[in-house]
Amino acid sequence: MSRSTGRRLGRAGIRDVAAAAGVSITTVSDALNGKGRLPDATRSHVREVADRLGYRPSAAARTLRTGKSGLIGLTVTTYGDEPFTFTEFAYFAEMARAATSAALARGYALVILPATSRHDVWSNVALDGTVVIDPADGDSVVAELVRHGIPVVSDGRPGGALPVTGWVDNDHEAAVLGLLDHLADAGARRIGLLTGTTTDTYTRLSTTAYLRWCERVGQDPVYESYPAHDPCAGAVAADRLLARPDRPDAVYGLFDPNGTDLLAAARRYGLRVPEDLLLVCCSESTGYASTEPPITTLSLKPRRIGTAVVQILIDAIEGLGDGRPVEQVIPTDLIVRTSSQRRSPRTTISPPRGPAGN
Amino acid sequence: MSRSTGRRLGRAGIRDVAAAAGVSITTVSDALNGKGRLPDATRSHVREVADRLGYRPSAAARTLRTGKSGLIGLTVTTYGDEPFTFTEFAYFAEMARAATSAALARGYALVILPATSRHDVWSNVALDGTVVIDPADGDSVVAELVRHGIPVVSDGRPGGALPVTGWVDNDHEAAVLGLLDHLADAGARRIGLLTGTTTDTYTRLSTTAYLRWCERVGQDPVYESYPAHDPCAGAVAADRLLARPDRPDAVYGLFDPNGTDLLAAARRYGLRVPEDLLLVCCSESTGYASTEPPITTLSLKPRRIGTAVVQILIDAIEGLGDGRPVEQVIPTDLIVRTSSQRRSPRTTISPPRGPAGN
DNA sequence: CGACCTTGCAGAAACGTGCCTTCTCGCGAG
DNA sequence: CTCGCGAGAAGGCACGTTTCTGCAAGGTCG
Repeated sequence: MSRSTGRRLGRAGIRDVAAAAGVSITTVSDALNGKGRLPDATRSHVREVADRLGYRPSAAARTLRTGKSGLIGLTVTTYGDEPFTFTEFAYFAEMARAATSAALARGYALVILPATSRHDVWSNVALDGTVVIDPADGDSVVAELVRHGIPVVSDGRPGGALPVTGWVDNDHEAAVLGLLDHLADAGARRIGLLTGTTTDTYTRLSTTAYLRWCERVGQDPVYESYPAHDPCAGAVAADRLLARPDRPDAVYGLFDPNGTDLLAAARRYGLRVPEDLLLVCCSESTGYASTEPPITTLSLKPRRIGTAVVQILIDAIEGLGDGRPVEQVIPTDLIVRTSSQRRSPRTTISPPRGPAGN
Repeated sequence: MSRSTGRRLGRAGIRDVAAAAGVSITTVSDALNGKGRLPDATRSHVREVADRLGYRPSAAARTLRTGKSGLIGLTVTTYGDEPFTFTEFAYFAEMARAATSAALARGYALVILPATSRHDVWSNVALDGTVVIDPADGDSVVAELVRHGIPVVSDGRPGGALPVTGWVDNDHEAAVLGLLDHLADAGARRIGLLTGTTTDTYTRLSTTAYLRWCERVGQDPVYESYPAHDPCAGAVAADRLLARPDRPDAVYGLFDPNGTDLLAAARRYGLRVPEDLLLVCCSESTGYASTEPPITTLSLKPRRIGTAVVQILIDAIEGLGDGRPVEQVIPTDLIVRTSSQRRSPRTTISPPRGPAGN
């Protein structure tokens, strides 16, 4: 039986289009891709025939031939294995959303991949590049990708001198120092920290900045650590922090849920916010605008980061930049709300809260 | 020059492994894929050589040959075009997360795709199947996918008699009826609805269920609609609803942010929750446990839905089910909190709230 | 002892593109 | 009349797998 005539099953291929249009395969390819030298008449004719047959080029064949798949990997490595933290922290959701939009705008799609280096999944998808969120020190997934020559851009400075294509990050140190100054200005005498046990650069840099600030102003550090991926542990750690004999009169929580955790803990101990306890946490959740009281948050601008990461990565894939690693710092944004407002001097003796509307 | 010896650039191919191991290409392929009849000695030898060379099979070539890519598309079509609502509603984040986990567990990866049928992206990726969240009536993206023979499983019943591979949904009608009964039991006399202007089945079914309930109990419907993808419009609609002359004494909001929107609107009008206004909204956000007061929510169990959708889709891809469409209904969960608690009969005249702890 | 089966492996044909090379044809200049 | 030239289009290889088919050697059985 003839190959070219009888499509036994499946979609139409470029051969069928060529046959139907009465031209060669080369002509079809050139016509559809805008290459070669063809009169407009031929071009439009081929396009029309292709449309009529419902022709869609095979992505697999094109990828095999060109070496470009148009796919970008997206992975979160730090916080545990199986269940991604996409939903846990609004940061990841925002960042992923921005990254997805930016990628699509340039014709790429994002593939969500596991933190663990499961060969059966990672090697089954042809990636042009990968975005890694919060890589750990000397991250093995990153190392393997780099070894195979796949461009990697990370959200957060990669530790362990990994030769990535680039990274985007906030100036966490400056952010924490500024935030602690803000709390001190608001009257805090002893500022506590709720931090994580993980080794990602965000946690590390923020914590050391806190310690340095303490040293500078001569305050003893007061902090509790917990595994950030475990929401229950966060509540427990918040409780521990407020139960200490050297209880702080202001707390900064590094992770998104810390705000509500600390607020709940404060209620349990009968502490009023902000009268007895000033509160700030790092979060992108708009919910903190409507808690009781509203909580001051530090925004890391995940949308800008997600966009920047993808732009850098695609530039590298398409060979637009020079070969050198791109490093980009995004400013943070402290959104001041009631929970960290300066105690008004007149309210030395704080009465029970008045009824309803403030 | 000889092809087989000089790897000019790029990674090692199966040919190189064959040459280095002193066997044929066939043997390498069989050894690595556990096929053919080979003694264990040969198998392990080939594996070792492959490891030594850092061999990774080309996903593109394998896809081209086998016709399976191991990729599943994930798309949200309803709520506008560009910026996905992944983050806006906790529902999507949860559902996507569950779907991702389920897919990875079975060796598939998820590709995030735009709602619009941008050819340059959709046709550039070889999909084994697609998950569509909340397809609109006669959704064009779904129609095109089905036309090309790609399995499609949707979250939400597809309208317009689209011949999809299957769908998973809640019994929205039962959920709404039960919830309205709950509000009526708590003393509501006139229940209002905050709904959307979109044509997805969730909005449509929920709204008609509300209208039917009103008819049954003989209440005039009181509702406001707004485009669900616009958060500001939601706040405005909430305000409109409470500003009406026939102001309801209980409201159900169909969308995630409605809870806080309604709460804020209630404050503006000096309405106490739940004394003057009972509140329920459909949300997966845990934040509603710690608002003031905590708000009763209807959970659609997105995790179970995401998992089910992926299982059905992969079963269809791998030819495990019979050919018939699979339809699966997931029960909902009404999480009752203070905002819809029965008014205690004794508190006819409600005093200003007491200080602090309840 | 020959027919037949089993084991262990190799050859080579696809899969559907993209692109490099070549071929043909018409036309104007020498 | 011939030669060069450029536009237009076709031929065919390569991308890296999977897998169908086949082939030789050795063992078994009537």
